[in-house]
Amino acid sequence: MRPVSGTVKDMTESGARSPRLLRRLNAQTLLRHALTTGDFAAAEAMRASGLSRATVLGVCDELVAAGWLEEIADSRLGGQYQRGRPARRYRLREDAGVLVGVDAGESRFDVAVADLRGTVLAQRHREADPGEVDLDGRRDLVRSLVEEALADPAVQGVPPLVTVIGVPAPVDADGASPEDNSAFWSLMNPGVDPGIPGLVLRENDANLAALAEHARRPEQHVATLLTGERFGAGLVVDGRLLHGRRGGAGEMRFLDLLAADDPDAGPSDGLGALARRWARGELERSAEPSVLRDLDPGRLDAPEVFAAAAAGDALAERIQRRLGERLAHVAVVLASVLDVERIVVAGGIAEAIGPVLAHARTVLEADFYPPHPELVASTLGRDVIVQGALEMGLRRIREDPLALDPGGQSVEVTPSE
Amino acid sequence: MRPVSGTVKDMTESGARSPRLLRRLNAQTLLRHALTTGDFAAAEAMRASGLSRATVLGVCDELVAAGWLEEIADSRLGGQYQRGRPARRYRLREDAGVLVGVDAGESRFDVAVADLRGTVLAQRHREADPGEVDLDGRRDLVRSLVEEALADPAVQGVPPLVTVIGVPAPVDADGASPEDNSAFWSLMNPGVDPGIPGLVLRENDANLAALAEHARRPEQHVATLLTGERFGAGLVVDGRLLHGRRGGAGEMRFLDLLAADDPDAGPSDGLGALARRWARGELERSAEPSVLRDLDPGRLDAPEVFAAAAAGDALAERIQRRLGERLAHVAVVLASVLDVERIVVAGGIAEAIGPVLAHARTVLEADFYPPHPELVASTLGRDVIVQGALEMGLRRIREDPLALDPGGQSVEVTPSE
DNA sequence: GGCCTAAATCTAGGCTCTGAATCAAATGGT
DNA sequence: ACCATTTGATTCAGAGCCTAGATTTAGGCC
Repeated sequence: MRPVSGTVKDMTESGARSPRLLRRLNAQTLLRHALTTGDFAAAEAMRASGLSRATVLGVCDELVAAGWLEEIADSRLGGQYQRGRPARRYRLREDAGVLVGVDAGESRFDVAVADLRGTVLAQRHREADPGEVDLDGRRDLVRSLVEEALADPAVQGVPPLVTVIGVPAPVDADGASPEDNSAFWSLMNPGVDPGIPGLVLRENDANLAALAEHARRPEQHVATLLTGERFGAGLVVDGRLLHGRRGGAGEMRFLDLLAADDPDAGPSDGLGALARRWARGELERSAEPSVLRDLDPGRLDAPEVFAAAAAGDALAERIQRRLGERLAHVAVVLASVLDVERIVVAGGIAEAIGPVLAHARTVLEADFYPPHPELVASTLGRDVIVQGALEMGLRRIREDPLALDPGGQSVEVTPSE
Repeated sequence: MRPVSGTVKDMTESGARSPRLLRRLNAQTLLRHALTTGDFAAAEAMRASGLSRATVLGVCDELVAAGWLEEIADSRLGGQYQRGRPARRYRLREDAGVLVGVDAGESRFDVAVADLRGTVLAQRHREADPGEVDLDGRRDLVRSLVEEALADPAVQGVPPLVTVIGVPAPVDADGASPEDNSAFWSLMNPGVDPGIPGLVLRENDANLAALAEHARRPEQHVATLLTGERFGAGLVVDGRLLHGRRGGAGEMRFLDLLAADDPDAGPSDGLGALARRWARGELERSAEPSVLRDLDPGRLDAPEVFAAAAAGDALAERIQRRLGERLAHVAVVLASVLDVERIVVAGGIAEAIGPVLAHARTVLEADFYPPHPELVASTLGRDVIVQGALEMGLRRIREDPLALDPGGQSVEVTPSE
């Protein structure tokens, strides 16, 4: 099957018609069904699509020829009733393609390869000193890590259809990041294809985290705070990820307003950074006794503060409360501007954030009118960005699968005609 | 033509097929073209749709039979070239239907009737004492005002296809408003069809203002602050109006955070209300001389304050600066959470808001990092909500015109089959 | 009236879908 | 082993819709 150029969406919107428009719509419907369910019999597809048997089988034949589906000989599986002629069953081909999700953090690099259903097949991780790796170095690092993950035996050499790279910088609709003074963003987002085959997309890391959290409760409106050293939010409202003009939706510059009086806190500081800086600041400025004084100040970090607070240390408890207060304020802003019902704290710090969330809830209830957003910690751990990247790849594929060529099956388009 | 139930979108998304799906898609394309251009020749539609002449004419015949289009005898108009057989031209029927936009404010009621191109044909206005009109009273008032406007000779008895009612309350996807303690919202949004024929939709007034402003610069991301006595924002990000869980997106409850220390200001106070309350508060608490003292305190309002400031009154100038500061803070929050590039101040106060905007820009540049959002006053005046309501109606019609029955042509569906 | 041009109309042909009729493959009972 | 039953696949006629090309038509111009 020669791929038809352009997407169905393009065609219906521009109004340009192709003789195969209807066929294409039907193929898309059935392929989406396959992407969701994995395998199916014709009768099931007839019910789901409203098409006649003849049409379903015809379309499936084409999808088989195109490399998307395969017919499974072992029909009548799953212990359904056993009478009558066995149904023909079709299945998404395992070797049609894989998805790659990348978390290209400031110092942590994570890659996961998943099949078209979203099941993770292989993972790779690497750390790099941010000061030592330049723009090309980061690009090479991502490419080599992806290549390694794709070479994993579990991937079986299946080529990637879509690769999504999460970067700690705003990303606009074209995949580019705005200029910033420090050139940090352009360092984080090279903005050029790193030589990975297939479709390569870039997206802000907090946005990917938001997609991962949204996938767990697709009906909810949710803000996902990716925090640790930095603070960024991914916003899913009315079922869509918000980007804004320069991809900067979810930036926390407004924290300037709340933190203007705070010598230790900047607007882009995450809860982890704040815990450390507030603790150091208080220890320096007062002589108040605290178990934190026994620790190496260079290693003083959020987990130590939380542990000390749990042990009853007054100074640490105070810092924990300040963190909760700040989080509550962020929650109020997001909930009132966007009417999100759920706010998820994600990132490395999420595991330990429980007590801070608890205090933030108290602040919400004491100081602000309801309705209050639900404040929860992400359960996806450090994988949240990679998971979100895979989710974005899945969405992209489901949206318009026929725009992509399934693995190895891509046919050269003859220049003539 | 018997109307087909359901929308094309439904069908393509659910996968259910009708034998007329393709025809319907084409009809939709051509009808959208007609809604945008008004009248057109077949050749033009062929270019725009990519369809063959035979198809275009066939579809147009059906649209004529359905009551959407009419063929104009006077073809070859507009002074185009005169050679060859004259083209058949089609035009949107003036009597296919009208749009109704309603601003059902707390005390002001405005109605505009427009044709399908958005040209306003008739308007009506009425004031009502909010304390005297209950829920049924408001509903009746809206209905009678709409009926009056529809009875205007300029409307020529054309029936309304879509009526959009703007209310000062959050409105969720189903047209309902959440419960609130004061029952103010449910008073403002009766939530039941007021007996107006055709499709009746409800939407938050600030959201409608945002649609009106967005229509002027469709490519921009924009927040529209509807202010005066109250403060509400309509947010258009990534080309879409945001609603959130309960339709509460754009609520300004976060102003609690900024105004917590201010005895005179509440979070839902608009710039008009603030100007008055701050002025009264300052006049009471100090003996500072001011021309505002000469005015009747009961009538002291934003325009008087701005006029006094323009005349050099120090107290009034201070209040104007405080207003600008508050506005700047709101702008920072919206710009950083949503990355909107433009913030429009709309509502009755917009005409006089210039000096406040000027100071707000100064504050933005002095206290916050760029990029700064563009701060402008709406030029649509008090009509902004009605305009937005018409815009929403237009969007709805363009989105799926075939879901509506053009004026008077609606055919009863026989119960059989 | 005859010519020119551009559009409408007519005609043939090809896709694609549906639905009915027919065929095929499995099971279970005898 | 054989056959009835059940369920799905296959085939085929028919209809809807689109395109492309040939033909006709409408109006202006000479």
